[in-house]
Amino acid sequence: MKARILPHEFLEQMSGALRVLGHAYRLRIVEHLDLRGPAPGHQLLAELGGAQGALSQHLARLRQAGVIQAERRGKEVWYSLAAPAALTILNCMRKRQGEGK
Amino acid sequence: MKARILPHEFLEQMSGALRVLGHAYRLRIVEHLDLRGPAPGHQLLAELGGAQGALSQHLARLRQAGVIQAERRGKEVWYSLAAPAALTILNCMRKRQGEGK
DNA sequence: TAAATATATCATGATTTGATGATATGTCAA
DNA sequence: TTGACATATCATCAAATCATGATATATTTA
Repeated sequence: MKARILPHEFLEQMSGALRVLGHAYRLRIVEHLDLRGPAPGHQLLAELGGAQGALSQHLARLRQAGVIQAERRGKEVWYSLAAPAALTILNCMRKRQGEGK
Repeated sequence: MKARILPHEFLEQMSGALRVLGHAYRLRIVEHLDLRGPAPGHQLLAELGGAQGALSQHLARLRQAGVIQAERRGKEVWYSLAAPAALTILNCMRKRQGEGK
């Protein structure tokens, strides 16, 4: 595959997505959804800790960036991964971590 | 490969690196160094445009994050990619772009 | 040494981000 | 309808980021 220069608009989108992932707590959310599958907000809160309002805002940013999906079920809202690209990045990190880099 | 929960300190490092890549101009720098190989600052400036001071500061951030290397040769400073992880992310984006996602 | 080129740094202000605590909204069950 | 639970939003403030223009440093050449 020959790499061509990425279009400006696309680069803007992607840099936005990377910036959203550039936060330890949000990365932790993505990791959790990947390892344990979809989960409601209160479960994420119980496992990851922190303030409820903060979690909600982080989830909102991930949703706006298209990294996760949200679906209300009764009084819960279930979150799940929506962007394969985010997973690719996460797995890239896992590999580096495994190599001790 | 079984994915284990990433250590906190590592997650902090990685989120920092992602945040550094989360800027269109800096992504453009990384892309340029990948496509055309190492280059001195003034060449990057000529091709990418913008203010010289801004370029210098973006290069500094990329260097601090370990994404690029710098080496002085005479009055020039040559920059080159230093982080395979950054390339993996870039290639991941190229693939998505190619798929029109 | 002086000028020219290449790069780095600094000061400033505007904008964004992040954390916190409080409050509002939505949903279900008693 | 009231209360409990789950989630979202708001207000505020501190800190980080970003763009800009000016200035400083380093290196080579005249």
